[in-house]
Amino acid sequence: MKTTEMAKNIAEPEIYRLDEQVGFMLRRATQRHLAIFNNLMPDFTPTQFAALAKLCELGPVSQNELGRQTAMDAATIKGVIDRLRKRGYVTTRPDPGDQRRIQIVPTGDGRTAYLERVTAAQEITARTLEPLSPRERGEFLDLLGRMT
Amino acid sequence: MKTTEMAKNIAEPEIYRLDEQVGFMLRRATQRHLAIFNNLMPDFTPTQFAALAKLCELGPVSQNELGRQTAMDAATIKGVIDRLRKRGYVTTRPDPGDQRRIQIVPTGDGRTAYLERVTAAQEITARTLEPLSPRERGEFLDLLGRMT
DNA sequence: CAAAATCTGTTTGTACACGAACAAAAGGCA
DNA sequence: TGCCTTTTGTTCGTGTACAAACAGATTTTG
Repeated sequence: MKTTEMAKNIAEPEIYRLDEQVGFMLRRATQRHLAIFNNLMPDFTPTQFAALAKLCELGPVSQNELGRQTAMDAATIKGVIDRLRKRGYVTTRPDPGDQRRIQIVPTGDGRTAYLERVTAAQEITARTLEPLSPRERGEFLDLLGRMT
Repeated sequence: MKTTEMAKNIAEPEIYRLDEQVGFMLRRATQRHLAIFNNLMPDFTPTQFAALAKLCELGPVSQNELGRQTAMDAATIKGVIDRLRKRGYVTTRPDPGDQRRIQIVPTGDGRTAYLERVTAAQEITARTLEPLSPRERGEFLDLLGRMT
């Protein structure tokens, strides 16, 4: 930061430093998080767990609605649900009131798997935020939440 | 936040809220960033531009080394380089001193394309950080940088 | 020097992620 | 009521991401 300021004073020609761009830093932070996630919950991907968690929270929903709630587009949520269904964590059934819709329902296995992993999920968040002090964690989450 | 505190006072059973987990928030922030990137630089993906930028910064490097510098593993950087080469932005040649290595070299087109897009790249960073005040931007980048 | 360990680039397989195009169903409106 | 628009789920194509396994080259070490 000091060197940057000094450089600006002598009219440096605005060098582009990849390592200082938000996008790159977001990607790196995400990579680290994914590694932590994969260690602590090897049998689920973050998206799969997100979908299962939201589903257990909301109860039966349509596929696209679940996608919206978990920030996945229609094509993505389809694949995620397909894999969760193949593994027996969710079932699908036609919506009685709307023939376009498919209701997604968590199975008993699905609910159990979710509940068994809530602690691990919280630990994942904790470890990801570990490099920051408790005060900074709140700040970071606040700022990050406003970047949406 | 107030309701959370109140809930904790009556010993609420530690509900898991997807929307408050770092991983989910990182994903959402990244999604927004990617949308901005795609608007302002439609002809490059973030990874492709990152590789080209680092390459122009470093000069000729081996493929794996470029991957390391841009936080991509060997399999990923290979695909990125393949696509950049197919589009004529980089060339490859054998490393004279090490027969395992491939040197990646930016072409004239590659350097030009990079230089023409630096401004857009900076604008992408600016727009991504737009929701935050100038003070907060520095704070956020600092905290984000420490999450690696 | 020779065997062991490491590094380089490649391939395969799985899993997001999203744009685009599509058909069937539902909803709005004239 | 009938047309028009929107919504829902699906499929296709492209592009990350990363683990795992591999062959060939290089380096380390005994």
